[in-house]
Amino acid sequence: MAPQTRKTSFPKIVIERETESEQSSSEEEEEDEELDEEEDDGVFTRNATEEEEEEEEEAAAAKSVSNSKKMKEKAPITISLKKVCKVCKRSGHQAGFQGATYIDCPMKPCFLCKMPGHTTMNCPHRVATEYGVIPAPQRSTRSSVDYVFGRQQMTRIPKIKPSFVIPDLVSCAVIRYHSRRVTCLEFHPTNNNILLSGDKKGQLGVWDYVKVHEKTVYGNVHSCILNNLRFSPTNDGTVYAASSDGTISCTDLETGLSQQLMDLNPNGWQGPSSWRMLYGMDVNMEKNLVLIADNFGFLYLVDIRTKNTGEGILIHKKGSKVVGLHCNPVHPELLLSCGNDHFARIWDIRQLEAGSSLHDLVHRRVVNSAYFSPRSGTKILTTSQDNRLRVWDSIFGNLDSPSREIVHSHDFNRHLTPFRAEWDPKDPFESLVVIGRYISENYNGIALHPIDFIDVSSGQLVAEVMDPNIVTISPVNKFHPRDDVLASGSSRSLFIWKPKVKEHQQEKTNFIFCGAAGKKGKRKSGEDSDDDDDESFASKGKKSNTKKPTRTRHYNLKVGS
DNA sequence: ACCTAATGTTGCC
DNA sequence: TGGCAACCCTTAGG
Repeated sequence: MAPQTRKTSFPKIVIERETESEQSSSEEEEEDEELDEEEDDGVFTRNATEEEEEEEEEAAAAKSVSNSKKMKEKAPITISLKKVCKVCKRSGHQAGFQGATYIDCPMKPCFLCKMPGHTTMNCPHRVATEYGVIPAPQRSTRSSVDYVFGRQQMTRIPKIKPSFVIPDLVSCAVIRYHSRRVTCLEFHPTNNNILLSGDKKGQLGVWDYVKVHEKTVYGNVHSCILNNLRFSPTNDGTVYAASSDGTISCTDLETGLSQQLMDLNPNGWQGPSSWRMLYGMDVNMEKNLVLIADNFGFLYLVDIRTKNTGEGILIHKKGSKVVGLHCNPVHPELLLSCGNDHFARIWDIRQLEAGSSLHDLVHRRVVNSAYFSPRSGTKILTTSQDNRLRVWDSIFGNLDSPSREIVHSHDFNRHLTPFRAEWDPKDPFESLVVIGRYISENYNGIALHPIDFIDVSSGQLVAEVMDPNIVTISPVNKFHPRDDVLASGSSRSLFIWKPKVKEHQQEKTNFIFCGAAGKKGKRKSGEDSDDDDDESFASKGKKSNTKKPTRTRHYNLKVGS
């Protein structure tokens, strides 16, 4: 497949000048600059040093100011855009896609590991996610039961790979009923085929992904972004949702009837400095509490039965957003919080007050999520905007520094829901984690953003899931609590990935994926034309059967190659 | 195939 | 603390 450049030509542009306008927009200024440069375009063949180029640009910019005054009355003009790197705005190189391969700007630090001196193209962390990671010692913090279980498994399988982690075939169901990007996902605690989803608009989706067309969207629960979903520990027919509208809702999944458990903005909009938004949320079954945190650094404990809300407790930097809360699954008194003050913190909820955290886990950037491990509750996994996953192997051990840091591409982007690495609750070793990948990979000529399965005890990329039809980034992912199923939220769509029944044994080094999950065809513009947007499991996908033969692609695992 | 709107948050000064 | 610029791999729709 011949590589193609996205921009094949740099067009001549005609600018109609506003004769009266005093102000010059930034675009115009840039164009002025380009205009000046055009003059020496023909002789711009020497190898200018960096500084020379900078001087030249400054001079051009200075000239452009006077020119824009002089030429205010002139109209229209024709200019040509010279090839300039869109990242650093310098000439001589270009960043961007060439075909399905993204070329980094060489003037910037590596987009993956953030270190200077190389680009993602030759970043060692891109070659192998385990680069620089010292694997956990085998003794680790496993209980004796897990150890025995592990030994049994070890005789058969050399590595920690639950059966579906490297599926021979994966089928996918896709649905799109959200009108804005998906922000959170939650599997039903008892009903195996129900997936809940929240979106940026505040809508709550309920989807039975086996009966693909059974779906409901509750649009009147919240008025803006739904940040977290959690089932009631006592009634699995009701779900709590935390929203940036400042309320916690308690919704009956059957009826869609919703009650308010809390409202932090009872007096309505009084300006942005007082409007409170709710982010991190978790439920503590033992104490019958909903724990909720806001965008000013405060935590609230809400009694589920009495709806009694205590005083807010400052648990993160004043005025900072607390994006994640997690109650320890084994030790009910332990709470983990994280926020955009670059900290994750461990608390004892019996003695909560500002500054009384048991431990502060420092990060270099915002912490998108922090979770205790799902079975033993002794490990901690965090996702930080510095493109690193961090693992602490034991909350009872030394917490001064993480046990491992795994470089992984999950940058912040204003258009994307922040990435959160999620544990596999079924993994007895508590080492399998799923997280979507930001940077793309060229898969047979298509730029795709896979969903990564990472063994956090070694840092190894165990598997990557992608579909040639799904070209969007999948920042939201959740393992099913019991089944070999993964749910993903990608833009406004939801995906269910599950292994197909094996027809024949495949080679272990190949990850084979059966595509045809998404639709590439044109969609109707109406966002609510729902049934048309559904697609059943790939094996039933009509599109792929009628128009083209079912696409089956073989992808080599990108591990250690 | 190209263009553009929608969209906030982070980090730095 | 407030203000402000930057933000590189977005996505959908026209």
